[in-house]
Amino acid sequence: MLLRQGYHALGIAAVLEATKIPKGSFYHHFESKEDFGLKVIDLYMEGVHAGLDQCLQDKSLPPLLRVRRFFEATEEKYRTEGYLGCLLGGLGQELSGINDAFRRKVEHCFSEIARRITGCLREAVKRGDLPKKTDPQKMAELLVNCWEGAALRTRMRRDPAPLRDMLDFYFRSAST
Amino acid sequence: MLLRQGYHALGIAAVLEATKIPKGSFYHHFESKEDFGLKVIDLYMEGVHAGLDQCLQDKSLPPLLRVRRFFEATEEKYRTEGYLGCLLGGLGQELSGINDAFRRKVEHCFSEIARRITGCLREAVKRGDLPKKTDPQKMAELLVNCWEGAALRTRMRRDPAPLRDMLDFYFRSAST
DNA sequence: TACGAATTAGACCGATTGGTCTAATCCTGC
DNA sequence: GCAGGATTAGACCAATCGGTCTAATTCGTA
Repeated sequence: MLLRQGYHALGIAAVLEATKIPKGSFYHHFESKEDFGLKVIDLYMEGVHAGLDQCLQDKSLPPLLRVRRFFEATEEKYRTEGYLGCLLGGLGQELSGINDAFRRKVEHCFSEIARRITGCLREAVKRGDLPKKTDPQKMAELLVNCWEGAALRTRMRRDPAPLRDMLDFYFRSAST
Repeated sequence: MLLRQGYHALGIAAVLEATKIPKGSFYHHFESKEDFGLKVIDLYMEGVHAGLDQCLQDKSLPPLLRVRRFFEATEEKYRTEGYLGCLLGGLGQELSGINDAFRRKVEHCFSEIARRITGCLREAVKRGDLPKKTDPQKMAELLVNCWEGAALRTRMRRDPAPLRDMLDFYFRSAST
């Protein structure tokens, strides 16, 4: 609901109605709507890290392909949600101008994802799958950022093409 | 104000206070808050198109460099605003899930920007600055999308580095 | 079984929101 | 200079929001 409607457009009442949870319970477990939103991000990130675990540690694949598989799996997840893009991008854009807790949290999530991808790219450089002069960290940040842009466009168009085109371009370019 | 606070967090009252315009005037000129927001996007796009006019038609520069100059000028504009990213990305993310008028409008703006850049890239292919096999439209869409992602990250970090790294990567990769 | 803590339940609240309304005022063309 | 539409002015409104409160109930443990 937070992904589809965004933070402000999603009322607590709608969450309670959808989950059949009374207001007393909600405010017993969550300090506030902000606390709720931040914890939804935590939950979202559990899924992201599970996906990273699964893909990036698959030693049967070369490291570069592992990274690609992660994003392809993410695209598949987007599909099941109706191509609404990424929750981090959505909440980050909406709230980072008025709420530093969200801004920091989202930035931290991005940098964590990039950090894990950096490791895989470093391995790819070592194997010679990426040019020796490649800066793994910069390339990982770049991938995450461009992915988010493609995800935004996907949200506008309800169409996965921007995600695919972006991955094609990135992996073709990175390895030369 | 829309860029910093987003659509929902920005109240009409705050706009009226900041501009010293009474509510009667506002609702005489705008049908609703939605109408207001859509017209702010129109105004924003006037600036974007002015920038495109200025950069993309500068025949003293090779076409690829003209495109790059446009984005560098855009980065400079972001700087004056405190690195809050792009209004299209902000409103697009926040509203596209609940308001089709905004979703279509923002998507239209993106595709218009990409369309104009496509022309410049086509010229670059013709001159041999880009490989013959390059698909100018795909490359233009890609550039716009990745730019938006970098702009989002810039908003999270209040730092222009993601924009610069993205441009560096794109123009280095595109021309090979 | 009994007792205290955790949780549920939802009526209720003040604040704020986008939007309306009517009267006053301004501006323009005759 | 006057007639009449355009615009200004801001008090006002219903609806909705996040959040509080207290009483009832459930749960875990001794």
